[in-house]
Amino acid sequence: MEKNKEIARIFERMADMLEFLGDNPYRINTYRRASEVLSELGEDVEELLRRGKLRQIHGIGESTLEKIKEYLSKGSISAYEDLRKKVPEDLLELLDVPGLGVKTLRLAYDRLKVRNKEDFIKAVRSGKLAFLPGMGEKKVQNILRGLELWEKSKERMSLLQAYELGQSLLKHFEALRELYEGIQLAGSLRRRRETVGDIDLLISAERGSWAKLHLHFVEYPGVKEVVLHGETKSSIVTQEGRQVDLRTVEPEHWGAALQYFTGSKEHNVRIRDIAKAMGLKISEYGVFRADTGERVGGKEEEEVYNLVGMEWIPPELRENTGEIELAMAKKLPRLLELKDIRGDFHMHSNWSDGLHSLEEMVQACYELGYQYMVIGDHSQSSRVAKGLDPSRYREQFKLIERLRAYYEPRGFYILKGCEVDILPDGSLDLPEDLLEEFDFVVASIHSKFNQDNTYRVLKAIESPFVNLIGHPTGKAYGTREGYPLDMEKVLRTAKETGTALELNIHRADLSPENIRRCMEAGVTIAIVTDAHSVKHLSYMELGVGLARRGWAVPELVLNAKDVEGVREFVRKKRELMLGKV
DNA sequence: GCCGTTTTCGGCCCGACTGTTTTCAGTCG
Repeated sequence: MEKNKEIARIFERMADMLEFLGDNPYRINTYRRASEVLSELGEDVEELLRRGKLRQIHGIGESTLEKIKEYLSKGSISAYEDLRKKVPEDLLELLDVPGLGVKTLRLAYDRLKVRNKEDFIKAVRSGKLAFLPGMGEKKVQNILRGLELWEKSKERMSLLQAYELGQSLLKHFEALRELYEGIQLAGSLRRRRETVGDIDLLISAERGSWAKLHLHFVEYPGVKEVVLHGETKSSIVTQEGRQVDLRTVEPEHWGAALQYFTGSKEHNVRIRDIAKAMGLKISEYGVFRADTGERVGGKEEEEVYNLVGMEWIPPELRENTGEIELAMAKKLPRLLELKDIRGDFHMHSNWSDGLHSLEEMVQACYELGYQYMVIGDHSQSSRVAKGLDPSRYREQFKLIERLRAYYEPRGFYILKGCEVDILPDGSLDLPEDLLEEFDFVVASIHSKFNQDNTYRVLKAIESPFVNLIGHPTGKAYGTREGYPLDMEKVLRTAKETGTALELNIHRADLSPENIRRCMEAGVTIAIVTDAHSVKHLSYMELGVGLARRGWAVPELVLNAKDVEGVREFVRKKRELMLGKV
């Protein structure tokens, strides 16, 4: 799949270059679309070419096909190499700067003889740019600010950070509750992307209230800078350098606006395309008849989809990766929902590295309305995490027994568990006789992250007592890419042995792509908060979102089973691996 | 450059805000 990415990158660059040269915008758009198609393909481009399927993909025509062939046989594309001779590539990297586009770069190139990034930045700082036609002091200030933001925002926020910021904004607007009808976080946050660029906040209200709402927005306590302040749209940048956009819409336009601002762009372009073919036109204001301009709907999001012949599509699926076809056939799967979740399988107390006591964690889970929980403190070799040795676990068992006496009559079950280390040789950090006493065992790798760890994961899966592999790929948001892992083998062995793979919300490991592979392979996953405090337990909602992005269905999610189902899952594996119990 | 429930030619999603303009261009999502 590396080739897909390489070619996609080249087409993206070619689009930028053609734009700089002032080529036909639609031709440029074609390169952009080809780039998107390739990076979302999900199948090896070389393989598709061999089977003669490549040309059939929407957006790949004769000329694009030739370029792909050329790259696959020669390792380069002559049209691309030609463009590189005509265009200052280095300068075009600045297209990522917010507020700076190709026209401004071209202007500086022509009039100031700017040839690279440094030249351009100097020209802005020195004020030379301000004297060019169409430019002015304010525009220059805007670009300077954009440059600053660009330096900092090369990384996006994690979904977790975006979620927290989003919740804080919603809270900010509670003060004006009587002024609006609906409020919703849209964009990639609503789609539960693993990383979020900026936050889109949407409010439906009568026009008369808009000014007040926008004023309240720019007065958000965390605001560092107001980028835009209008009656329909405003943008702020927070102290942390995160951008938030507010759009106000009339209640009548709510559904169409929500659909539009949720994206993804690829999804929406496709939806509009289909609408057009049906003689309709979709904008953020509604669905219209193309001929008469008559508005036929758009108050509710569901209506928008129904009018173009589809069932409503869950936001997490809106990436144009097959969801549209299924929605047209009314065959979308029934995805996992938060209300399906009966328990949490992986959390820590202050017995190891958690913040809160076991009693507090138990009470918090009970209050969440769960039927069960698994406490899973670290094992002995995790020294920094104050890992427990066998005698400490047995001590903890006694406390759990006492707590059970109170909670079980109330229909809440505390399962004895642990997060046992998978040691470098693949063996487990606790003796088998102890492992057997747990109700549920999570096994995770916490060392040697930069080697292929397939053999360790496989060996752990083959233990009769391991029920869940914690953060299987070793990925951690922002800090680690994850170790090489033969996912095919892991999936097969997990399936054969009846072992679940973990979706760890903090690390976003498994990724949605891997979740989807689990679903296709029939491998059960378990969504865990890996909570180290009471607060973290509430992130389950995000985990459900990440799972839905991976098309997770309740049948293959362990949390959707009741406590008896979980016990059965554990029992079955022991029976299978040990012959009988 | 791509594509066809409007077409093999002629269109390609659409609207908001800002700044520099006096009717619009550039950028963004």
